[in-house]
Amino acid sequence: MSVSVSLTKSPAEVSTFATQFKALGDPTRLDLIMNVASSADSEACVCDLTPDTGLTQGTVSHHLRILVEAGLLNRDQRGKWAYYSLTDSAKNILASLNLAVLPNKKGSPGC
Amino acid sequence: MSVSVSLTKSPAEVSTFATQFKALGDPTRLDLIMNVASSADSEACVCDLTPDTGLTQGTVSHHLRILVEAGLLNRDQRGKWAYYSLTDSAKNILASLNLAVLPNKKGSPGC
DNA sequence: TACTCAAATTGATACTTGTCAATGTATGAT
DNA sequence: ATCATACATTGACAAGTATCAATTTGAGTA
Repeated sequence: MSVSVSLTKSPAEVSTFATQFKALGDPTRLDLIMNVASSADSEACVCDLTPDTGLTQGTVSHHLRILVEAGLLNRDQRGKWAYYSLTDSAKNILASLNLAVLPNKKGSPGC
Repeated sequence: MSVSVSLTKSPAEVSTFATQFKALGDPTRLDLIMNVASSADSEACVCDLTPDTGLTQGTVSHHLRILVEAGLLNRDQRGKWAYYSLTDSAKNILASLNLAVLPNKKGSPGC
């Protein structure tokens, strides 16, 4: 008897993953995500993120937009600054693949 | 006090993930991976995979090479056929993100 | 040996993408 | 109102990529 493997996502969900993988597939963008994840309160503005990349502000802004459009970052404008933070989707990916250990939610019952 | 988030991978490991994300970011390649995962015994040859894609054999071969180079597929030549199967790395990603439910190993103690 | 089949490779082409420099757009301060 | 700051957008260009048609390689077969 052959080993059974079941796929658990709809084509639409798989397509969403493809978009998110693509967004994370660029080293600069994965770096940006990791930087956001490791920032205090898990949020950062463009001016914080730009210097580390060695790229121009416009280019960083461009990458952040792609991450937002992929559903990996939230954008929150407060005054002159735009603060970027991880979406639940991004947290799920980072935590599942053990790329980052995120703070516990609520009771976090474990198992 | 600010929330603590620790990154758990070395730069080299993060770079490997970027490569794998990039490979999985192409819809055709994610489709190929899913097809391999859902094949009997989790392996498939080019001739099995090609028809579903609507692409030419050469193009499918090209995508499979990228997946192999990213460490997501194993290639096993047996006679005239080349059989592709998921690497542990690919299994880890698919299982962690719940894209596929893979067969239990050994005892699989659970928790 | 000659032939067939599966897969890989090559060369060409259209398309996509990462990047920068320059400009535009809000927001807050003077 | 004017100005400075933070960020977004635009246009241009080089580099990368997905694809196909055609060819080559390699393994089994007659």
